[in-house]
Order: sequence, then C-alpha cells, then structure tokens
Amino acid sequence: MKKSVKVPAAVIRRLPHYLRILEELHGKGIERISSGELSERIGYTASQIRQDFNHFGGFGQQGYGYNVESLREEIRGILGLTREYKIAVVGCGRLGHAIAYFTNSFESTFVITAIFDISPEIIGENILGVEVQDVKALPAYLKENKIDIGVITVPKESAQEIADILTAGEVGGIWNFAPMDLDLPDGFPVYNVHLYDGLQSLVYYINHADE
Amino acid sequence: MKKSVKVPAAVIRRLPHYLRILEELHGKGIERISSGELSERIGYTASQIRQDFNHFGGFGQQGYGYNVESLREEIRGILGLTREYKIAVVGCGRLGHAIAYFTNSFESTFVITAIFDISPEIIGENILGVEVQDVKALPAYLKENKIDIGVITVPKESAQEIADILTAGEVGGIWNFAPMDLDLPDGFPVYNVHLYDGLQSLVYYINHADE
DNA sequence: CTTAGATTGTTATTATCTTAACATACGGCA
DNA sequence: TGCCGTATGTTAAGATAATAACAATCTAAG
Repeated sequence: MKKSVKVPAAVIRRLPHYLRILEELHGKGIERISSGELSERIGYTASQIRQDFNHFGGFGQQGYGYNVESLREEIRGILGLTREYKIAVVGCGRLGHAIAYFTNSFESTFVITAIFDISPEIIGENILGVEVQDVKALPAYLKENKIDIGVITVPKESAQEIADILTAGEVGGIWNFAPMDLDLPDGFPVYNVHLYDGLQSLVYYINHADE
Repeated sequence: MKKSVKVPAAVIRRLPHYLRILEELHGKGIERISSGELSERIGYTASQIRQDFNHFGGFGQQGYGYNVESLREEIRGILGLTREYKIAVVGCGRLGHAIAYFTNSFESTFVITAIFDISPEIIGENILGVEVQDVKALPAYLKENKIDIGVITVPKESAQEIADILTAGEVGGIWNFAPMDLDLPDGFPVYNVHLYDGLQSLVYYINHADE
C-alpha cells in the first residue's frame, strides 16, 4: 500500500515519537485509539496525525480509529525495525561507553558487534561481551564483517578520519556524536547528535522564555 | 538592533551551527567571510544565511561581508552565551556521567554545580569537584541555590517526578535525556535529546538510502 | 436491517520556511 | 576623489508543512 512519493523528513522524524507512544499504550493494554486521543497524548494535531499516516496509505478505519497493535507494527515496518542491526562503536570514552550500553539495551534490534578505541588502557577490556579492539584494526574488521551502523564517539579531531574509514568499509549509516559536520558521500545516511547545539538553543529559550 | 518580531525556531536551531563554524574560522585566523563562502562551508544557501542574520538586524557590510569575530560575538549574545549557567545533573549513571563531563568542558559558560543520584554506591563520590548527593536532597537544594539548567539523566520511570521537582525548584530550563515527553508548565524551556528516536530515523534512511 | 454517531482519508486553505532576485551601499583601486 | 565591483539587506516568489474542513464509510446499537 506504500505510496512511492517521497515522504517528508518531518514525517520520518515523527515516526519514532508515534512508536514510543504506541509502545506505551500497548503496555497499558489499550487496544484502539483515535487520532483525537492520540493528539492529546502526543501533542500533534489530529489532522497532522492522519495526514502523516496517509503518506503510507492510512492505517485506520473510519468510525473506529486505529488499532494500537497493528499501527505499531506498521510503523516498525516502515522504519525497518523488524530486523537486526549490527553496530560498531568507535571511541570508547565516557560517551561511547554510555551509548554502547544504551544501544545494547534494545537487544533484538541493535547488537553491539564491535568496539574500538585508541587508548591502550581501554583496548582489551570486555564491554557487553565484546573485547575493545585497537582502532587500527577497524579497516580490516570492516572488510571481513558487515556492519550496519557505525557510531562515532571520538574527539572531533579524529572524527573525519573515522568517518572515512567507516564509509570505505561500507557501513550502512553513521550515528555521529562528534561536534562537527562530517564530509560524507552524497546522500550517505547519517544522524548527527550535536549535544552542544541543543544545549545552546535551550539557553536561548531560557533567555527568551517570556516571548 | 534586535527586532521584536518572534524569531522562527528553525533559525534558532541554526545559530549554534553558525557559531560552531565561526569558532572554527576564528581558530584558523580567518577574519572575514561572505555569505557565499559561509554557504559552502555550512551547507545552507547564501540567501538563507543572510535572511537568518536579518532576523536580528543584519551583521554584515555590503561589499565586504561579515567580520568573523564580531559575527561570532553577536551570535553568542543572541543565544545568551555571555554569562555563566549553573547546571544540576540528576541521575549519575553512565549517561549522566558522560553528560556531566561533556558539559563541564565548556568551563566559562556551563558549570556543574551539583549532581544527584539515588544509588548509595554513587552518593558521596566526587565528580568534577562536586560531591554526588542523594536525590532526596534535590528539592531542598533548589530552594537554597539558583540553578539555571537541570539535566535529567534518570530512567524514564522517574523522569516526570524529577521534572516536577526541577520546575517547582524554579530552574530556568530542562535538558532531558529520558525517552519520554515530560509534562511541563506551558512554555517552560526544555530541550529533549531522544537518542533512540534519532537512531530509529537513521535506520529509516539506511533502508531508503537510494530514494 | 437500518440508522445514528463517530472517525477516517483526502482535499482545500493557511501558515511557515526557503530560495531567488535585485536595488542599495560599502570597500578598494586608479 | 570618483568609479567599479562586490556582497549585503530586503522584498518577492516558490516550496513545503501544518491546519482546517468535509464527504465517505465504518461501528455499533436497537
């Protein structure tokens, strides 16, 4: 039922949010929900919710609403969360460590397959059942193992170098935590988590709260 | 020179990005830049750059371009990065730990003033020169100390409770890492870092890379 | 089986954001 | 000092996104 027209990025950004709410409803045993009720819970207008789902053909039934369970499955399907993704974390400092554990907690979908670092003190350590390898071994590792997502949690000085290795090693996408704009092949899937950018815009709103 | 019309959220989101590039240019000793050159570096169109800056009155000079140093100062001023912000981190697990160190690295702007946790094993530890306190002490602490930003790095089950304490304690804003939508007073400044949402939309683009 | 009420899918409208165009003003050189 | 080229500020147009409106259709009750 998928329409072939390109889905706006704004819609894709909202899908994980819908999914999060639906998991919650599912957990509470709620079986059906209308766009109006969902609107109250998620904060988007009912209109927007219906239009968002319509980009994929529409999942509801008139007079009834949406079935929580099946809507959840549809969204999981659209996002591609129905298979497993192998993750390699590059940079195992505090942030890399935290992200590795965080990601690993969604076991059936994301699996930490390898971890790399440059520091001799960390190399060899066992994290999440994976032995931390020397980052020098990364290119060779990628040649022999298919990795779906490379996580960059190294200092920004070496982030581009790692990005080059990851793309050359044909990872499917990059989850970047380095505070810089990576130079990547055109259209290469990347999600940037610019923590400091977010903190700075929060500061703006703190200073303009009453406007 | 500030115009009183409301600045679009999209513009505010870009300001930290501009700032990041300008810091870089400044570090390289580059003194002036045109919207065209900046466009190449940052990826927005020259038109958009000029229009963004015009929301604040415009910082350039015709025939010359923008002075890197003064543009940088203007943006820092708009965002409010010219004073110090006191930060309280609530939840000192792996992520809280990482965020605390990360934030603290911008010394003159953000200062970790207090850290709270619920676990007896962590309470009392010294992190960044701050003794980790029992989260029970948070309400009292906020009554006696002005905190600008509360960071929520606790599990989602207790995130709302912490958010309530932070707003009651009149923090200026909340930097939320819990994967849920906090219920906050209308217009209360908050920035959500929904890590899992980002990872999920990355997955979508990995599966639709060729579209 | 029929009908009232509810709720979607979808089209139309409005708002917002982005890009383009261009006149205006400044810097720098002859 | 005057002129040319450059790059902004600003207005206009276009694209995208969000909201509103409503007809189509399903549920559920009697």
